[in-house]
Amino acid sequence: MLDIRLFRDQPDAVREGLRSRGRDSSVVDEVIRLDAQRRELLASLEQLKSESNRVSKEISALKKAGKSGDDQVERMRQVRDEIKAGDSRLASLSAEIEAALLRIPNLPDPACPRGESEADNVEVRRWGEIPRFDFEPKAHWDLGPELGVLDFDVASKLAGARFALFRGAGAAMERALISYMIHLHVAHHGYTEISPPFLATRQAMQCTGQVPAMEEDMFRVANSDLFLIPTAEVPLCGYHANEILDGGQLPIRYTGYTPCFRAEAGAAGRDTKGLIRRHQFDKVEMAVYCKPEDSPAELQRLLAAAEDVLQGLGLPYRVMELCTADIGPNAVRTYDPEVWMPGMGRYVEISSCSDCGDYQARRGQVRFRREPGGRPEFVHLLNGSGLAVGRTFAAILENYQQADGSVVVPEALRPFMGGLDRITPA
RNA sequence: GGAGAGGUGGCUGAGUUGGUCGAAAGCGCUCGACUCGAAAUCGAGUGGCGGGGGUCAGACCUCGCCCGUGGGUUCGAAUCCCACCCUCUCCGCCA
Repeated sequence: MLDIRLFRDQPDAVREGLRSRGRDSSVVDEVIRLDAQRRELLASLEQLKSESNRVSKEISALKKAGKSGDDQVERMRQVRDEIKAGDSRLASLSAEIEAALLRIPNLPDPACPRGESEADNVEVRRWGEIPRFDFEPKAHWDLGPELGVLDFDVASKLAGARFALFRGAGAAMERALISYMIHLHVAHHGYTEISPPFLATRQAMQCTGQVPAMEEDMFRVANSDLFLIPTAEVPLCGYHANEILDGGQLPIRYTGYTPCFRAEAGAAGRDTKGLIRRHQFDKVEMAVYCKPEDSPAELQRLLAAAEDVLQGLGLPYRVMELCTADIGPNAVRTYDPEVWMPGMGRYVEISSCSDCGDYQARRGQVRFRREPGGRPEFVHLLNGSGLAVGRTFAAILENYQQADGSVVVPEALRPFMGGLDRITPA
């Protein structure tokens, strides 16, 4: 969330930030109004509490001296009731402010391209040769079942719509992709591998922003208060919640594989075929904790790690920088690598790398000290997919398909698949 | 799931006949003295959050809150009561 001080000191900057996202900025006035009320109430309450503390000591002294102190006790009864009433008003005011702040998105970085919609995203670069076929390339949702490596029918029998089942060499390749990606991040990019819980508390979900704003898109475990994580960002960024780190530890870079669960509540009818949009998919995620001044460079580093996976697999892609209207609520700046899908005939988002500034760190209270004994500051948090495994799987099928219906296994993946170099129809 | 023990400041750890306890002591850390330098020793300092004042910004001053979390009792709670969470040990169950 945003620092409440921003609303006091630079309300116009907040309004401008919200407008650049195409959001209504009237909440700003609401927050300012509530905050002023809260502070006024707080001041009078603290005065009461101060009196209460003072009189309490008087009573203590009187009792010790063997005197009654009945007048003071009577006065304290009144003060206590006033304090109780004030405290509960304060609590509800604070809750109101908190609720508002939790739903207000981050302010885009000045460097983030200004835009009205997805159409205003900016292409940063392209990499790789788009493969040319002397036959009509198929989409992965045809190729996969024909090869016997994907089965959507069985998946829907087992779990309903929007699930996938990987089979044989398909299952092996999915597993190999996870290993390959993690290996790359750990061995070449300085990440520490984490294998976290796949369920998370409301608190943890709130830290990274999935709750409350996107709660209807989350799966909830019926007999507990836990959520199925929609991304490993939740555990990786929640890892250091409520901690004060030593500046010397930074940057901290984590990577981890988890399945991701999303209700896709607002996506009815979209991407219904194939592996593009499922209720459950695998993803290797990266998260970085760093000092505020380092986050722009760390974002480039994060993006480079994601691109390295695509390059290692020989998949052609382009990098888009999202405009103010399209970046996620947490982000100040975002790059989306998009992979070319020959069968689908378009680029498809396969990663999203964001600098979230101190927005999530404030929600989760993740801080650090530059010097021992120094003032705690909020870290900057970044996260990015490296990569979405299901979509990578789809991209391999589509890019590496052959005229005979087989699919060549990218060389980099073969060591992770027992040397298998080609998937042929069973 | 059952039984028991416990959750105090960066760490260890005192503190339950409720009252100058935000909290002893030790360690760690910072600064200073001693030293050529270091160790040892000695001295001083050393939590977080929020409000107000102050400042260009700090420093600083002041008030309040925080002893797992949330309630309750009381003039007053780290200390008493209730609920919940977490950790440890044993038993049960189980991949």
